[in-house]
Amino acid sequence: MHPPDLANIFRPAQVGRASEDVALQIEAAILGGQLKRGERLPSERSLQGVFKSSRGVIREALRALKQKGLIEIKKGAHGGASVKDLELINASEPLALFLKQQQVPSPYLIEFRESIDRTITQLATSRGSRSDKQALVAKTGAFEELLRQPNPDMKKVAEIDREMNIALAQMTGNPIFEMIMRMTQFGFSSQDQLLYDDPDFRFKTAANWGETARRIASGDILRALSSISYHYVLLERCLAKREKEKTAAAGFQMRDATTAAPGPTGPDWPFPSTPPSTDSGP
Amino acid sequence: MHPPDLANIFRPAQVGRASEDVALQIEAAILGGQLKRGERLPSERSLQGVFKSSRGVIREALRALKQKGLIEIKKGAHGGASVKDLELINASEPLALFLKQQQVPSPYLIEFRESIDRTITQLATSRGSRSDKQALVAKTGAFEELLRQPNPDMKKVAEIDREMNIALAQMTGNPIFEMIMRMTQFGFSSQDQLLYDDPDFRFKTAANWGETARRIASGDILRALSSISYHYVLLERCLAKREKEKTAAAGFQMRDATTAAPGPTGPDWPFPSTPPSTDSGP
DNA sequence: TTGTTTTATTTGGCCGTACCATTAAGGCGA
DNA sequence: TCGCCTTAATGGTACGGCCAAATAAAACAA
Repeated sequence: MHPPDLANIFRPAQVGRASEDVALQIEAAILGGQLKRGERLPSERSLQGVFKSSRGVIREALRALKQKGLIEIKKGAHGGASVKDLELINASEPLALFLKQQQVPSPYLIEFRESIDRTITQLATSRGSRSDKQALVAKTGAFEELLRQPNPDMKKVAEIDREMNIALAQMTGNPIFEMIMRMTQFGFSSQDQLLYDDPDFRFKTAANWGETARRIASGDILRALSSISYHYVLLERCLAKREKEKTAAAGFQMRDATTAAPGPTGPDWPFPSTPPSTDSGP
Repeated sequence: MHPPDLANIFRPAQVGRASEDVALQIEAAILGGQLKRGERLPSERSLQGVFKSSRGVIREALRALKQKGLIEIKKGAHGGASVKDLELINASEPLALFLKQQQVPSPYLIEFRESIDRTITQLATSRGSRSDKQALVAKTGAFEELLRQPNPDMKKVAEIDREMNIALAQMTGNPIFEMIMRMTQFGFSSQDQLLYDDPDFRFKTAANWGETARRIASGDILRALSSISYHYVLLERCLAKREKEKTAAAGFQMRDATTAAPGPTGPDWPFPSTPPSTDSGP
């Protein structure tokens, strides 16, 4: 039999906010499981028939879903929209935007990261497998080796640091911690880079990583936590040093950020004055 | 002089993905501070002149920005798009979507929440002001009172529970914890509701809240942590009881969720077969 | 003068057609 | 069999039009 009358789950879009209506219906179909991962949606031109709406409405709805990360869109024959696996980067980008606009000052981010790191360290120490722990120790060894080079590849340094953090989070066995850790990696600005850029802190940080890994491997939770804390002591010292080198003192506010626009020379209006007279623009 | 040639920050949109280009340019103008909070963008018809693109392109770009929560759009004269304050709900909704699609099982969420709660409790105990602590104690008292009523307003119960959690997070002085707490409130499914729905657990949970608040107020961190843990003991018992009442045993997988579509009767295809022949649809 | 109603205009929302660029599939020839 | 070419499907863009809502301005009544 041909595909049953399951088109009933889609009704013609309401007027008023048709594109939102369409987007919500498709989103519900995806989250409800009617549309599975990788499955392809009909073409825009077909969908106008389904939703009894114009192609512009369909396109706006698909654009919103794409922005949400629910679908991906390919051009050409047999292209079109297909259900995508949500990726963490899509999910956490709005959050990073939020933090940026709210101008959350670094100390708050650092405190949060430290608290998460401590929790992760505890769980990883008690739950991580023996092989995972050994792999982490080996990685810190290679890491220290890399930083001993005369001209370390800073991109690779950052990558390994990131990998170690995520490996640690994975050892907790709880994917949420891995998620949060990944968020902190690309969402929150990673001040850790400063530690590796500065030769005064580079080796200390790498050595601290090794010590932390060994203590985790030996199951010594308390000393592992102590190592983690030392990482953030180093980070604070590094930031303080940088702050001293700059004379710029920027004040931060979380709530009353309305008047905290830093630049005194804000451009008045980035748009030219183009008042069109006719309906369809110039 | 009229607004200087600051229109230069906006260049005509590239072809290929013009709407994305437009969206990125406007987003950059917002994050860069050229467009401040509450400021109004020109009308769609004006913007087509600025970006040298069609109105459809502009509309798709604005739709994406609206989805991101960066702008809000109003109809009518002097309506149009205006720069919005990002709200946490917009920022964390994609994350909640992500968790939903990945089908993260409850135990992971609960473990995460407990770890965050413990951290927050420590910080709130050591940093919260005397008045904040007393207010929290007072609130728990009113909360217990409310639950003693014969027919407690469950909506109000949920609201107060949420308020207490957020108040606790605010007492840390770190807005990130408040953010995470708010995320857990509407992002992760709040299993706490189950505790209040079940009469067996309702009073215990409320009493535990009061005990926790008093211990925080007295500065007894260790006992406060103990109370927090007890909350989650209660939650686990409650969930276990519910599980026993249901015979349905659903297996969970985090990574290999591709074949984990629960329903055996998945609809084949929610769309009707409408292959159009002409260009502009039916 | 003040408050209310009407009118005009702006502006987003929606529709429909047309054309282009890209892409994959199928056919065709070497 | 392999590689090239044609072809059809499909998203991307443009243009023009109409409607409904929402606001500001004007007209009007008290």
